[in-house]
Amino acid sequence: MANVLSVPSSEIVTSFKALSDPLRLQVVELLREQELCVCDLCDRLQVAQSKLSFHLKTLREANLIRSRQQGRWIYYSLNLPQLVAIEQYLADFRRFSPMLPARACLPDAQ
Amino acid sequence: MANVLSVPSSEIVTSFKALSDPLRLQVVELLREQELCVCDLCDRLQVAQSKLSFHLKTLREANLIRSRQQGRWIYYSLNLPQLVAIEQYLADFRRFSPMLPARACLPDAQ
DNA sequence: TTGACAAATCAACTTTTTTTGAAATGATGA
DNA sequence: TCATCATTTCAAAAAAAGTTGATTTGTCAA
Repeated sequence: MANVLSVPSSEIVTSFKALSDPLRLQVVELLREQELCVCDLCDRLQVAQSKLSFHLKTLREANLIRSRQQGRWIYYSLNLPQLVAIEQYLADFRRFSPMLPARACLPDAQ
Repeated sequence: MANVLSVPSSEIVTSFKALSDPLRLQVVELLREQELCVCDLCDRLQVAQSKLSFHLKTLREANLIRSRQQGRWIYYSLNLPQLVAIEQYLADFRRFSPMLPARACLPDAQ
């Protein structure tokens, strides 16, 4: 056997990784309501600013959030298209998974 | 401000974490086609068996795959309902994100 | 200019996750 | 029972991710 595999898109993996932390998921849930600046997020999440900055960077690099500067503040917002992309990735499993009967794994079968 | 937040369900976080590794995502994609035993997965992914075992455990604990024993072999298959659960979690973002105008973050506003 | 403020960056450190090879477990068939 | 095979478990090492407090960058208003 040992046939070549499609390696999953690293963009998908990166997004899953970004979403796999409770604090980052809280950020995403807060941004779902509205665009917020870092000071707001710090305040609501009760977390040190450099720590938040680290996690915001992770989310931004995964393309899940966007930032824009206005004066001294930097506002973050959800990047919905990327969330939709992951949703679609998962939806394809539901839609196109045949669920065949078990593969026979006997030494002589094959 | 600093109001109390809903902490994201740890089941969701655990699932995202389980999906955030390229090898584990490859496993999931292979199982999408059909139930497979560990030796098959080892062969197709060209990966050491104890390493695969570690990742299978991660996926199983996240409830994303299931195992059943048949003779000497252990067959793994997708647990589609959990994938659907994550898909739904993401779908809610698309459906219920109001995308209000920016929060004004001036010292005097509020 | 200067001082104050928002946010990012950095380096040192801690914690968590992953990898590796060896040993243990458990089912099977001789 | 015994040897074999499939798989898991384990402990040690390596790698990656997260935390912390201090420093830097950049904007604004006085």
